[in-house]
Amino acid sequence: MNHSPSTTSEGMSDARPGSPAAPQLVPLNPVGGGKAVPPSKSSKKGQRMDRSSEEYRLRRERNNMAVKKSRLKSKQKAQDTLQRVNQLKEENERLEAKIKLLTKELSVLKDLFLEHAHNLADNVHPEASTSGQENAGQ
Amino acid sequence: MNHSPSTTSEGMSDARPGSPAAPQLVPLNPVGGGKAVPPSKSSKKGQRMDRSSEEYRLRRERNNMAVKKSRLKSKQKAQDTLQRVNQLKEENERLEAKIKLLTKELSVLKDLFLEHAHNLADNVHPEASTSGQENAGQ
DNA sequence: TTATATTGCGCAATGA
DNA sequence: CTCATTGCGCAATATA
Repeated sequence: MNHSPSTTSEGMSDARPGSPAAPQLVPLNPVGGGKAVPPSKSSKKGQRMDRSSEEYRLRRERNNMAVKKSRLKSKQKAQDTLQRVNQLKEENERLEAKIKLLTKELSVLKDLFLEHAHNLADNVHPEASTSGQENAGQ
Repeated sequence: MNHSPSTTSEGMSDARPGSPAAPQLVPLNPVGGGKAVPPSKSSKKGQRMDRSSEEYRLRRERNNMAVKKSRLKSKQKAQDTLQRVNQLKEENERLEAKIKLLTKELSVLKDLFLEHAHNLADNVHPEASTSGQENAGQ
């Protein structure tokens, strides 16, 4: 997890497709404000290169591509997750329904058992006692 | 599929309320290139306003706030969704387990019934012929 | 070290 | 008009 210092960001503008006016912009090279480079060589590290530099533009373009790709991927993932939620919700309902059914079935069977048990306990022979109340013994 | 029009670069401005020594950058106002404004009023629509304008800076700052807020919200929502997935997955497992249990119980009861039916059909009196099944309550 | 992937941030267009 | 969203580029980091 990273965090970039808030003191080092600068915004950008862009050109919107659909806007008439062409964004004609300036080259603009100095960025940070002319900070000092670390006590090192004057290679090209830590150095604010020209915005016109071929190197720079190339890297920027590549990064922009990468960013786009990354964000697309991110969005896709989010969507997948959302889809997964719906899927799971459906499954959930299905399972709940099944449970309801099974519970009902079980209930019925148990009732039958109980009834039977009562009949036996009451010394009643298996004749016909489906849904009637307890038989009036005596 | 490459994009070539990457000639769209522009300077930026920066104004951190709270950050001392802000890298004051170029104002950059002439964006239209000196072209004429569309045949309309001289309002401020379609017009690139001055980056130094108080109005402008104020609006920018507000928008930046809004953007930050919106993105934060978005991220949170995504996280919530992810959490929801896990929650649903757990629930699903729970339900599946319950179904398994109920199914088993039902199976047992049904077996008992079948056996009993056989006994009756075979003219066997209800005494003791099945296994000593017990059921787990729940 | 270099190249790509992520992430925070500002800008501007657009939606509400 | 104000605020919310969204696409995009930049730069700092994080990974490879």
